[in-house]
Amino acid sequence: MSQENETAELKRKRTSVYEIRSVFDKRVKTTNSPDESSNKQVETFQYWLMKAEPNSRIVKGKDVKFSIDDLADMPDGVSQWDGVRNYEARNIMRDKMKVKDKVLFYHSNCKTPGLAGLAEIVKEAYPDYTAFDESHPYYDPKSNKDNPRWFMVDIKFVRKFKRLITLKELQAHKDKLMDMVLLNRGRLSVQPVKKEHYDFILELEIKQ
DNA sequence: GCCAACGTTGGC
DNA sequence: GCCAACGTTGGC
Repeated sequence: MSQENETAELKRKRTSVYEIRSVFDKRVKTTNSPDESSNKQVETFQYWLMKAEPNSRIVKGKDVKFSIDDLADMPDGVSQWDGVRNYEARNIMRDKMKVKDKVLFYHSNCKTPGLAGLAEIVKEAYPDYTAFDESHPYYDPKSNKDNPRWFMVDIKFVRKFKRLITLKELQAHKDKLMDMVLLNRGRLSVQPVKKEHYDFILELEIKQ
């Protein structure tokens, strides 16, 4: 790697860490065994929330609808997550998401917005080629194969929630979820989720 | 590098 | 369909 590239690389990493450091769980944890000599560093996964629109909406002639059921219907339940054109969301996908990380699948821009199910990361970041295609709704002339601007990951369907956990309900639990990104940064479509929030939401699912 | 104008997101 | 919030663009 050239000196110049290395500097750019370091700068990029620093920026992305700064952006979301405050809501991160540690990826590597040390096991706490009685015999300290057998403590091990174990890799843990992280939690994310990704938004999709479950209703049909035509953008430049293409339907951008994608619901949890649509994900389940994909071959092996796997889909690329293309079309993200926001830098912060991109940085998370490109720099932070790892295979096995858990994803809360959120339905937005619909009658009852809320969390619809679970997915997980099965492929780490690679260039979003839909940005190269002039006829595609998410075409970006500033992105190209030699210097891709946008990235995507692949996610795999895990399960649908037993019921939709509505935004309204999450808002009603702001004692617990006050600093959840969803409730504070309405427009970020790919966002980190704290483990404590993730766990709380899974409990909410089976309550009431 | 500021900031007004503009475009998009997404709840309602 | 409205529109507030907010992210991006581009003139200066």
